[in-house]
Amino acid sequence: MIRAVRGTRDLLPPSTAVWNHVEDVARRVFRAYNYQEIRTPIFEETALFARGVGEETDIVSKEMYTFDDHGTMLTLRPENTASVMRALIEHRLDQQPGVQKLYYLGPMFRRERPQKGRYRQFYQIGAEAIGSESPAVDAEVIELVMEILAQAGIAGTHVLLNSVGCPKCRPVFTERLQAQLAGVAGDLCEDCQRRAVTNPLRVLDCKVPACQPVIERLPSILDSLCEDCSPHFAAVRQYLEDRGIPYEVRPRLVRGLDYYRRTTFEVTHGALGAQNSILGGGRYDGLAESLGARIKAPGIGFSIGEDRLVLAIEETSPQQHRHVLDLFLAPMGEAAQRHAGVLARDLRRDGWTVETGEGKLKRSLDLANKLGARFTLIVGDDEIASGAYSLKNMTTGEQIAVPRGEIAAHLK
RNA sequence: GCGGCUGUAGCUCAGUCGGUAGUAGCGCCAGAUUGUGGUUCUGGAUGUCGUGGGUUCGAAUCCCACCAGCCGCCCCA
Repeated sequence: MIRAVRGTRDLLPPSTAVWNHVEDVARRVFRAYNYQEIRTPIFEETALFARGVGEETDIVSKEMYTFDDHGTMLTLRPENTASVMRALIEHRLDQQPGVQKLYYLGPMFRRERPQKGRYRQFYQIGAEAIGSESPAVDAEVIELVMEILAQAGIAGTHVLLNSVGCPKCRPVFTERLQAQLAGVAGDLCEDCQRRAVTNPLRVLDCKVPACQPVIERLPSILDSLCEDCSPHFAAVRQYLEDRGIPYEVRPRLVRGLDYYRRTTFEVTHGALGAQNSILGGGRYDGLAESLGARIKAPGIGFSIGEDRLVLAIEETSPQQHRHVLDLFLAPMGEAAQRHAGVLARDLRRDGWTVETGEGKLKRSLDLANKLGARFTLIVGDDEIASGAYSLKNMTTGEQIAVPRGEIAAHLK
């Protein structure tokens, strides 16, 4: 038999109800913050991600689904920020009034080793606010994403905040760090000895216990921020405190994408094991430029790992988002069947979730019970003749005679 | 990409020393009950033992490879 390919999966009910819940909440919150939806293509020219995300990143160097389309290299999107920026530039949305506040949701693709909460086709809910460098926007974006998490019904999340500086101050810091690491290389784990050369910032985030004493003595990037980045970060923190949003400054938080500048953040959740990061985001003031555009388009955004969010919700509040069946119609006989069909249509038009059965009454009630119907309406010769149906409350077992016009009122 | 663990019914799992698949639990279907579900009782269906190869008289069981899932690493949502 053909099975779903590695790292992809079918999302089935009842889990899809949780997915819908999360997406409904997100759309509602986005609307409140004046964000509008953008839909970009699932695949783009490979060059977009190479330039946007960064040639040397893991994503681009080894995790992309790339194919040759009659001479043009195309790639299934591994993330969406580069695409959104491309669209903004292409359609000159920067000329529109105000900050462009765009949200998206949909599948992304990365060819990584699958694990729980990590899939090759995974889903992200994200947003980008483009057109302002103001730290107030950073704070609003973080507030927005926390609002989505809160309304989605997840507790126990943790905001980690950092600033990774800008092209003015980061290289200075990296150099300092690298110099210092060279002196203590012998005390570091094998991975860190490699990172000290290839990705010195990453050493700061190493979890190996033996490295900790060394790491503690390494400089913090926050002490090296320039005269622009430093007050920006201070302002973001101030705004978050004004709003009562708890956060933890993590000078060692490293982001894997090249386009990040200044503010970076991450939200983690305990129930997720090794893949404990539920969303990540940050500012990317130089992205438009690295895509070759001459326009100025400073921005900040985030993306939620929807698979992980759904997983966390399912593990912390199971059974909260079950599908509801309001009414099961149990017709008895041919005439009743026709009668029930029309009745079902009318009730469905009124917004009720209705299912119809057939065959023996016992079978219908049994099925109604298994489907979790709140009520069952028995439609038989007696009922058609008298004009009053037997409405059975499936929880209490109570059964009453109800005329057609009053059925809906009893379902409330 | 690297390391480890696992793979038997729809699901959870048992299967001893290698002897030809389980009165297992849940679920599903039917009957007890021709207009009353849930409880109970009775009966029934469902298997490429992940896939392929090897060893053996004989493999779910031992060996190899592959596939998939999980855990960890790398990295990240």
